[in-house]
Amino acid sequence: MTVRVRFAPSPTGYLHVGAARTALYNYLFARANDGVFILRSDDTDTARSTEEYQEDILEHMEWLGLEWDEGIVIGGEHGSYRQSDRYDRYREVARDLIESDSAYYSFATPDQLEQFRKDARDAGTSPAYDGSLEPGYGEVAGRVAAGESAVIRFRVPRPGETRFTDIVREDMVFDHKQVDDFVILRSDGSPTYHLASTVDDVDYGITHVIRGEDLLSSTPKHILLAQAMGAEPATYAHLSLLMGPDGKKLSKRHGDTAMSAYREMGVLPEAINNYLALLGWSLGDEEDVASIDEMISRFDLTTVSKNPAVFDPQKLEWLNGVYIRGMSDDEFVASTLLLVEEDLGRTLSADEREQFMEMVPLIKERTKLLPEVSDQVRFLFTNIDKYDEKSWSKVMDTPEALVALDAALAALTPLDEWTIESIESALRQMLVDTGLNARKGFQPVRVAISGSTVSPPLFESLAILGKLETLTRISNARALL
RNA sequence: GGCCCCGUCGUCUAGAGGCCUAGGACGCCGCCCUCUCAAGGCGGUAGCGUGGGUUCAAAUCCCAUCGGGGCUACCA
Repeated sequence: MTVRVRFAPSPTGYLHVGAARTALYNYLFARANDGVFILRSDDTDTARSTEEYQEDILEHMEWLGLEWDEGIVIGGEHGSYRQSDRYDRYREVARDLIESDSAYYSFATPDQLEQFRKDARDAGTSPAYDGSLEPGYGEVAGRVAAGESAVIRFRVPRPGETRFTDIVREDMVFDHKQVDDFVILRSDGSPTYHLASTVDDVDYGITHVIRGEDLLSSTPKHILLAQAMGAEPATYAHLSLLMGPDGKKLSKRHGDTAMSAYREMGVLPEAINNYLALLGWSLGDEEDVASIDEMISRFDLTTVSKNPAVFDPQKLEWLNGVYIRGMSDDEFVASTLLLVEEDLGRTLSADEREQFMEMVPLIKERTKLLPEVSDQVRFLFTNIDKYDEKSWSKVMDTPEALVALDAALAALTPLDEWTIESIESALRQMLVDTGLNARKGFQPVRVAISGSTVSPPLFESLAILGKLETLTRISNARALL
């Protein structure tokens, strides 16, 4: 049987990193098993769902490269894959369930329900509603016909229990005392998540449901529902939740949870995929870096960790650096040129672009987040109108600075050939002549041309900057001493 | 409160009775390299929540306990 899995976010928020991890695991599982990966929109919460969130989810799924084989946008044999288009189907199932007595009209009011739960809590028993507040069979038809507001609830068999084997949690048992007669159709005729999601899983032939652990306790409902529909329930796999540094479910108060935020801060999709995969799963050997293809070839749901995982932005950044260093120069330029231009507020001329390309090998290995590139190359394309204060006071307010700048000027001015080699030998000779060590001799030059004590390698920077500009900047700084 | 899940370095994890004086990765610290910052190399720091068992032997099995988390809606 072909493996069919789905990622079914509800568009009530942007794509969350935790959801992205769930999507990734579904994707890896599908690809590892030559299965089908489906993207569905569980948008039964009409009050909170928006098209904007839907777009955000789609955009970032594409950005991550998590291509789906069937689903929203691209379609498939099951229609639009949006639950909001399938209300008729859900109502039909609800009717069938009433017909087969697996569900019933419920007239219990919110107040009654609340009292029921409060009593149960006080008594120390299960607060799951068991249908005990409902009228006898005889009354129901009349009250429904009279137009009385009612929801449709699933009739959970009592006594009873539901057992299933979760791929990551293994054997699970839930006593039906703990499972309430849950609402499947609201009084306004709309389906709840439990109904819509399960009907879709059944109709779409989903074989494995891989989702967050927050749905673990709801699983008996979904299994019972599927069985009542006469279907074979899917196999379930519940992934642990992503936590913030405080050990609580990852949320906005821990910082960025939107995928878009990571994209904007310059994280590569390869890096976040790799990182997210590591959160709950390990490659098995002593390596943490793996391409999506390597992950696919090694992915095994049964080895996924049960433990909740704390999201660690530092490790993500490290991984991002690894991937950035692994880019070709062309790829690097392609993904950073725009950022540099945005930072400058103008486009680069052909010559400047040439300078940028020369600088690429030097800055690539110093970059963890894409936008940092702007900081590293800005000095090439703008005049130094202000020097970094700390840098200035640290190296320029010293007696050696004057000596160094004068000597550098004298050493560089006569150079006919302006290459990395000629610059280096001239400056090294300058060190010998002045008796300054490399640090004392070079740092003032660095600050003079870049404005900071931190810059790409000096000789290369001077070479790329050009002779005229270099001499001008050194003179300018010299004048300020 | 009820039910469920989880518990190895700060963090992510390897570990499925002897291979563990617990391995790797990130972080952190130090050293090396070195024109700064990175990168890289080398080394170091730090952990089996606790208490009982079972066993010749337990991080691995059992019980208890403690701790953390999730669910408990006409949200998903």
